[in-house]
Amino acid sequence: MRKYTNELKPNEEVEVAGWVHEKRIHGKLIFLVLRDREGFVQVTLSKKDVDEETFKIAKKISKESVIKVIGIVRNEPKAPNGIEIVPKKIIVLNKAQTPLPLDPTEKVPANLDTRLDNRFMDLRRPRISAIFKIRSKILNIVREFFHKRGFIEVHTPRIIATGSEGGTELFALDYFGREAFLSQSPQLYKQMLMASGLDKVFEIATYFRAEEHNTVWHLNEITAIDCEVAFIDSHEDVMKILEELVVTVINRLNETSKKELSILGIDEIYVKTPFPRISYDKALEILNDFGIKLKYGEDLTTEAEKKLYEYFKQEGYDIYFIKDYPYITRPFYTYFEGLEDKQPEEILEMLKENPKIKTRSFDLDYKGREISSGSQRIHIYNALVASLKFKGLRVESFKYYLEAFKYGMPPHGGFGLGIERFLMQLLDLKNIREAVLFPRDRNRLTP
RNA sequence: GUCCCGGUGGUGUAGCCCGGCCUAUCAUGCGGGACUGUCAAUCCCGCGACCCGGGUUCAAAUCCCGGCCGGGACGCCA
Repeated sequence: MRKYTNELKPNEEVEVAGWVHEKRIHGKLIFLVLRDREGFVQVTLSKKDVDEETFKIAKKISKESVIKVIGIVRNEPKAPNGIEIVPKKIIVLNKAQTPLPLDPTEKVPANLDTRLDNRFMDLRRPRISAIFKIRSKILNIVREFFHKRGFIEVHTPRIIATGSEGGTELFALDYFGREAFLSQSPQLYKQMLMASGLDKVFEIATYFRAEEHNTVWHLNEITAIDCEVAFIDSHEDVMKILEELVVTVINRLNETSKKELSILGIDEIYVKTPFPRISYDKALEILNDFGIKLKYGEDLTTEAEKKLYEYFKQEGYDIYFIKDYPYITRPFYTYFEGLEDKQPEEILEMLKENPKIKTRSFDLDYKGREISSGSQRIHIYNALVASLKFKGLRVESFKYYLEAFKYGMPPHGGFGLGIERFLMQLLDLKNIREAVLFPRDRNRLTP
């Protein structure tokens, strides 16, 4: 049976397989460093204790070729991990061409673009694969978290007829002669499920955004963790779940991903709880003290978000909530105060009079960048219709969605958390593309 | 989408401002050779590059224009 390099014990005969990471030839002595998913092991060939054929294979083999080694593990203080393999047989499973498109040993750095063009090889670097091992672990922790709390995992459609918030940022496609779009959020569907009695749902899925942004912080294909809960009292209930989720992920990573974190130079991910919660109004005050003047009703700028992080950092916080945003900065489905028991015209009138009315909404910022946003949603049909109208959206396009609000929709709310953004802030990655195996951005469609 | 910066061997770079001595630097890599304890092995020999198109000039890697591609900032968002 094949073993990984971290499972080897002295004095046993083993079979290991992997890539030739390094080759050092000293005349009658050759060292091969074999790399597999879990680490490295040195294969030592002394001309006097291996047969000529094996020695010749080792001497000829090109770097990054795939080999299988059968041999005896022995203790050797002079070997990198204190052990080495003396091979009985080396089988070349597939040899690698030369030269290599980049250097997996990281002696010579490579630009991100070169790395992404040759992502399969970039991922051979332990530092890079560690990111994706952590990503996988996060998804596992998240699923466990939600299941433990009675959430049901769902999948909503990727192909949709209308956008959830407008039309501009959608990728259009041809659906048997009809226009359709790729989903940019599960928003409308997860809300409809609140009328289904499933009660608490979550979804981990990929979404598509056709924005032509070009930053280290945006992708055109993203993966998000979404949740929606019925029978909440306010957005505070949702914030509580989100906070618990984030804290659970961080704590469990610290426990279970020590090896990967240390490869990335992280001793322990730090999180101070409880997460502070400040209102939009309070954020504006703080920013004013920092000399950043924002108009009431304006969303926080990048500069403002950075300053706010400086403020919280002084208090020792990396993660914090900003809540109760004014209505005009938020999507149409966001709950605002005073919307109950009114006719659509009355509500529309109310919004027109005060478009900066407080909503039950929040963003979660991590090290100065937004990783999640959520809210209590409007569950009252009349208010939803008024809100759509106020935002200039066509009520008919939302017919199928609005139906769900007519026959018993409980109060509800939820959030969306961007996995790539979370991972990026968690691991201090400089570019969000580092957090995706094969990123899709404005110019990149391959590999 | 707007603005700023960039594109040199397989990879990462020096040279560009101030055009000529660039037959282009250094490292790594690759090919060959020497070497029995390396761990970025060492030593010797060799290989390999100026993004594309146009212009200026006696002369362009170097200056100008356009394109494509890349890096970053902003807007917007997860």
